[in-house]
Amino acid sequence: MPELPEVETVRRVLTEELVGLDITDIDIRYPNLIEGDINEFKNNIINKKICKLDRLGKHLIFILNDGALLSHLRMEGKFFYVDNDFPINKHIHVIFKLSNNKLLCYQDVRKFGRFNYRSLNDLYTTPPLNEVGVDLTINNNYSINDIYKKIINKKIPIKATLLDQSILAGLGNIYVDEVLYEAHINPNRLSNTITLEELELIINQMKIIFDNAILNKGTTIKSYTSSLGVIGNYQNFLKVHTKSSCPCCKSTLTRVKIKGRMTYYCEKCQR
DNA sequence: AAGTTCCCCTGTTAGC
DNA sequence: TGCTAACAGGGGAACT
Repeated sequence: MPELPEVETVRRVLTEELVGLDITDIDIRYPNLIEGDINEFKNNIINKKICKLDRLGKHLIFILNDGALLSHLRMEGKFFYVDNDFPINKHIHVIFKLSNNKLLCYQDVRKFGRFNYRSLNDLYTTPPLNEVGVDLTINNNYSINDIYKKIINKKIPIKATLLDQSILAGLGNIYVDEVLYEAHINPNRLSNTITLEELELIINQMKIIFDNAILNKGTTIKSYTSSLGVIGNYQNFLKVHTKSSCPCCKSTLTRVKIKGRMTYYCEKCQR
């Protein structure tokens, strides 16, 4: 499931492949992936140039010469940059035709992904991007006190708060377990019991883990064999998620559901 | 108002 | 062996 490091990896690969190309046509085979009116979406995108790829949290942002195409990969969204005779399988739901006669195919087995068009003026002041909290890999000017204010009144587990993208952006179910493990904090701890020092610990670990995961091109679990070649390596560095014993004290890891998500943690090492 | 549950989806796996 | 049911999960809507 793409989290911040995986989306950043995709952004870097697509930057190499797509910048400078025009989108000449779009074939939308599963319209539910498009937010808003399909024809408006097409009209806004077709015949635009891809100038740049940005990212905020898990949102991928195609900056066009006029407007922006937003893509959220959710669980299984993937982009394939391929020749125009590429075999279109049943999981490819959107096909962008490009000015160099190649294709950008969007494949999404579970169809959870979403596309959006925003004008450049509205990009960061309207949904979905205006809802996104601090992205630690982009913004160095955040106020830790402002973040703390958002969590200190919450009576939900700290893991659930960290998955809330409107506070800190980018964590998904894999990396949140890793961050809390490194910070020695039990994921069940209610957010209003977290101290400012512990929040600093969490933020520092988020930065370290995001940076390392991006260096390793993200995590590839569940045999994602993408022909795009974006196969990450960070799964080899995971310490608790999908693991059975604590790498530090060797005791058996606890597995519980928090916010409906499978959670791995060490009762001894995480307090 | 904050917190919880449901729903969208389909490939994989567990269970009978 | 073959079928069905449960499971996985990001995020938003609906509900409590």
